[in-house]
Amino acid sequence: MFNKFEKTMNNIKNVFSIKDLENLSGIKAHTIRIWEKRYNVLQPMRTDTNIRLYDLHSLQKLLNITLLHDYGYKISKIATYSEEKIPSLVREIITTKNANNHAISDFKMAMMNFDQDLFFKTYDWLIAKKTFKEVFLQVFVPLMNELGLLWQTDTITPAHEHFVSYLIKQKLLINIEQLQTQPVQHHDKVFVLSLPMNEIHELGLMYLHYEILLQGYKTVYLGESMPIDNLKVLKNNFGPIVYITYMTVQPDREAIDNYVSTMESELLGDGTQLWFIGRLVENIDRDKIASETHIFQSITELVDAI
DNA sequence: AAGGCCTGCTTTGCTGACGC
DNA sequence: GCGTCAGCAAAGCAGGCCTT
Repeated sequence: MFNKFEKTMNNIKNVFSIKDLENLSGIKAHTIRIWEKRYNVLQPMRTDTNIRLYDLHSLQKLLNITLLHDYGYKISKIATYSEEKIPSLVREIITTKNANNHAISDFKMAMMNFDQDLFFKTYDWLIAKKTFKEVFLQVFVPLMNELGLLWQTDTITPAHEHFVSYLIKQKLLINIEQLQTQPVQHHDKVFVLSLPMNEIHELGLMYLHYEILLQGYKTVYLGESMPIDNLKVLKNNFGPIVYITYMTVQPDREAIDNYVSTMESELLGDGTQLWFIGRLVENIDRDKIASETHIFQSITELVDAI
């Protein structure tokens, strides 16, 4: 229908295909057509070859309808509501039970429209009723997972993803900075956080930084793409170190065991521990790792181990 | 030729009302 | 309580058109 360039331009101009709406709302394209035919819920524009095109307002309406629909409202009933009734009903309905989903919808809208104000407004609304920890784990993590899928299906561009992840980083940094003004409570170990070479997915690592500071430990945050021999230097400065490495897309599946064993031979000793987390750790051969090496399946699992 | 989207028609699954 | 029935919603299928 569109080539990749046209698709990108369309999504930046906020013109969406029926497939985009399916990906963003979770409602099947087939069902969207049926709803249109039976109840006229959305009135898309058409190309000269009769393909449906939707604007941002249609997307917003569909996301609202999806929330009501999930909540048990029949589509036939929703269709009778006026244009203003739907959003006001959505506002009425949102309780703590589905606040998360509603916030995710709003963050998606903010992203598609590059709307910073909506992002901040939604964040403020969430943070008024939840802790930062809850917001991150219940809203930001699922949101970022969804964005990965939306990127894979060509529904959003890297620009959209970067826009949102930068704003999330900003919120993380504010919270981290607040904690860094507090005195260190525990001195039995120091946490060194970094990403492996060529790895740039930093949000998870930053969140761990926040959690570790929250527990009152000293941290050294090194961030993305850190060579192993650079990590070694830290051993001159600090006592027992826990090196945390977050692996999202690097190192490659074939190289990962080698990477882990190199870290073990370069860094272990003097009470040092190596903690690995991230999507790729499932590829690590657990039979080969040292007793000072620990692998975590989830953020919460690692936080419990601090 | 293949894949995506369009439409119209059919089938399946669910729910709620009714009568017993 | 429970079986039947009607109506609604979603999914499935077929055939055609358009683009790559």
